[in-house]
Amino acid sequence: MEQQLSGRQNTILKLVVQEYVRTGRAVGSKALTERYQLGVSSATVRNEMGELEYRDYLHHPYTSAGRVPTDHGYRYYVEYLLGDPYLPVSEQMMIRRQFRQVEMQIESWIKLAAAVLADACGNVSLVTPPRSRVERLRHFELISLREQVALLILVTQSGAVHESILHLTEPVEQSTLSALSRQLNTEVRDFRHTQIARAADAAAGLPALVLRQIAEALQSREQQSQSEIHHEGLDRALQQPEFSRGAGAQHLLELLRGGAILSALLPQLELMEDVQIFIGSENRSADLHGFGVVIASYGASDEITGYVGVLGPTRMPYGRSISMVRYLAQVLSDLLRGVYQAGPEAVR
Amino acid sequence: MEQQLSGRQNTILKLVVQEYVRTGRAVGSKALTERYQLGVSSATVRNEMGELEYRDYLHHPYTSAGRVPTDHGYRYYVEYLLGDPYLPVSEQMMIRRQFRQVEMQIESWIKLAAAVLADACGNVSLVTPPRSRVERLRHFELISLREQVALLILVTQSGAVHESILHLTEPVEQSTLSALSRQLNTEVRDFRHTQIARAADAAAGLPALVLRQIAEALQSREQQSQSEIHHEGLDRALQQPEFSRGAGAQHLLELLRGGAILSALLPQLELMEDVQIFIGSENRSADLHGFGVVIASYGASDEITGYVGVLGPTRMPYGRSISMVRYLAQVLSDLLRGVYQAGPEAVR
DNA sequence: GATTAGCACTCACGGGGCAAGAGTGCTAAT
DNA sequence: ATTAGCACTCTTGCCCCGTGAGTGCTAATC
Repeated sequence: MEQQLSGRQNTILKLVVQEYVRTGRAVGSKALTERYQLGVSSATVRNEMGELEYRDYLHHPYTSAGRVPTDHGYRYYVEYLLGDPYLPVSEQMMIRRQFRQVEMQIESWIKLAAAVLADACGNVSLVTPPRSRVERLRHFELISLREQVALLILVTQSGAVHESILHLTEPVEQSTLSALSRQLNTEVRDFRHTQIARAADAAAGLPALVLRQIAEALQSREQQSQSEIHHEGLDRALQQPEFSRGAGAQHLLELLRGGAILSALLPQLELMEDVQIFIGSENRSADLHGFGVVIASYGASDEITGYVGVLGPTRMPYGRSISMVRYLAQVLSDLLRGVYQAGPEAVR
Repeated sequence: MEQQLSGRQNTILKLVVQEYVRTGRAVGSKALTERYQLGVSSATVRNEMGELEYRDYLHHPYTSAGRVPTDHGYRYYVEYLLGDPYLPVSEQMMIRRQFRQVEMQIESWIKLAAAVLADACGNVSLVTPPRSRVERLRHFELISLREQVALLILVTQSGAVHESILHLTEPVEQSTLSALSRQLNTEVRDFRHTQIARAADAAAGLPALVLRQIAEALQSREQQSQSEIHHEGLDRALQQPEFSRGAGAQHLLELLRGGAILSALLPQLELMEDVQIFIGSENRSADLHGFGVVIASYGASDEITGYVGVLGPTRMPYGRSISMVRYLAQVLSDLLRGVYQAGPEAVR
C-alpha cells in the first residue's frame, strides 16, 4: 500500500480518525467543518468522504450516521498520517526519573513500565518479563528448612531466579547440602534441563533427587516463559464504551485471564527492532479482532527478550501508544543491558 | 444477638436469603409459597415478612416489591441458619488432588488456591502470600552477572526469596564474591534489617555495599508484606448484576488495583483460627460497604501467616464461601507446615 | 387468636410511539 | 469543482401506558 490519497483526503481521513478516537462517536461532515477550518463546505467533505468510503478507508455504521474508520483506514493513518511520534523529551525525563526511584529489580521495572504505559494510554498495558528461549543453569543453592525439607534456589544464565521446595527421603544437615551443591554446581553448570536430567539418571540417592528437581524447574521455566504476562490498567480500559457493555468487557477479561492473550499474540509477533501494530482484523487470532495492539520487544540481547505493549479497542490512540511503547521498550532494554550485557565500559 | 425468631420466621428468612442470593431479585411472598411447600398461604408469609421487616432483618427496596435481606438479616442467617458448612469430602479430595499435581512452590499454591476459590464461589478470591512481620536473614548469595554487576539473592527465615541487582564500584571476580558471601553469611545470619544496616555502617568498601543492599531488601520485604495480594475471578464477579453497571464495576476495580483492598481490610482482621465474615456495613472501611468478605488466615505458625478469602457483593453465597475458605486455609496451612515447621516426626 | 381469601393500590419494567437531531445523497446553481 | 438546498433516513431519548408482581388491609374462616 502506498500513499494514494489526495492532500485533502489525507486531511479529512486524519481528522476523522482523530475525532473518532477522541469522542468514540461516528463523525459527520458537518461537525467536522464546524470544528475545524477546512476552507471547504460540508458538502465537499461529504463527497470526499463518499470517495473514502468507496475505497474502504471509512465505513457507515448505518445509512445515515457519521463515518467511522475501517481497519484499513486506521492502517493508512498509522502508516502515512501519523508522522514519527517520538515522545517529548520532558516526558522521557519524567519516566526515567520514576525508574530511578524504584528498586533495582526486574520485577519492579516490569510493574512500573506497565503502570506508566496503562496510565498514559488509558488502555490495558501488557509486559512480559525478559526470558530466554533456552535456559541454562548458572548456579543453584540448597537451604535446609527443616530436617527433611530444603529450599532449592536456582539462577539461570539469563539471570532468572527460581525457587521450589525439595522433600528429602531422609534427614540431611545443611553442611551436607552445602557440600553437595558446591560439588554439583561445578558439574552441571551451563547445562540445559535435558542434560541435567541425563546427569540425574546417571546419579543416585540425594544427588539424583536434587538434579531431577533442577531439571524440572528449568524445564517449567522454559515453558512458563510463553505464558507469563503482567497487565495493568483494566479499570481504565473497561471505561471505554467498547468494553463497558457486557459482551465486550467479557471478551477482554477472558483474553486477559491466564495469559490467553499471549497464545493469541505470540504467533504473529516477530523479533524486530521497532514497534509492531495490529489493527482489528489484522490480528491473526479471531479473538483479537476488534482490538488494537501496539507492541514491541525489548531485551538485552537476541537471547533474552520480553514484550511491552498496549491492548485496546480498535479505536485507540495509536500515536501516543506507539511513542510510549517505543520509549518504554528502549528504557527496559537499557536497564537490562546494564545488567546482563557487556556495556561500553566492559568492551575495553 | 441471640436466636430470637420463631421457627417459621427462621424458615422464611432462610428461604428469602437463599432465593435472593440465587436470583438477585427481590423475593415476594407469593413466589415463595409457590416455589416451596410452606404449608401456609402467601398472606401469612406476608405477615411474617412484615414482622421481619419491622425488626430489620428484611428490607423493601420500594413500596411494593419483594423483600431483600438487610446486613443484619444476612448476619443472622450466617450465625444461626447456616449450620456448620463443611466441604463435602468428595470436593476436599478433588482439591487436594489438584494441589498434589502442581509444582512444589509457594507461589503455585497461592495461584491454585485463588483459582479454585474464585471458581467455586463465582466471586473474586483474595490470597496473600505467607509473610512474617519480622524478617531475618537466613542466607544470601552473590552471583556475578558481569564485571560490575552482581545478582543478590537472599532467603529469609520465613523462607521468602528476594532478588535484586547490585551495582559494584569496581570489577569483582565471582570467586571474590563467593568468598565474601561465605564470610558475611556467618556474621549476619538471623539479623534483622536494622542490625544489618548497623553492620554495614561499621564496615567499608564492598562488604558495606552488600550489607546495605541486604538491609534495604529485608526492609522492603517487611513493608511489602502489607501490600502484596493475589486475586482471581474478576471475570466471574463482573458478571454479577451488582457490578455489571458502571459504578459498581468501577468501585470493585479500584478496590483491587494496587492492593487498595488490603489497606481497607487489614485493620479489621484478627489473627484467629476460624473464618471471619464481614457483611456490607460491618466493614470498617466505607469503601467496603456493599461488599461481603469471607476471609481466614492461614500459616505455619503465628509468625508466618497469610490470608485467603472471597470478596463479593453483599449478596453472595456465604455458606459455600465459608466452607471453601475454611478448607483452603487448612490446605494451605498444612502445606506450609510441611515446609517450615517441625512436624510430628521431628518432635521425637 | 391465628390464618386466609379477597381486593385495591403501588411501582418497576418493557414496548410502542414520537419528536429531535445529526447525517446523508442528490440536484441544481454557482 | 464546489456549494447551497432539500428531502430523506435512522438513531436516540423520552414519554406513556399496559402488565405483572407484590404489598397492606379488611373481613371472613378455622
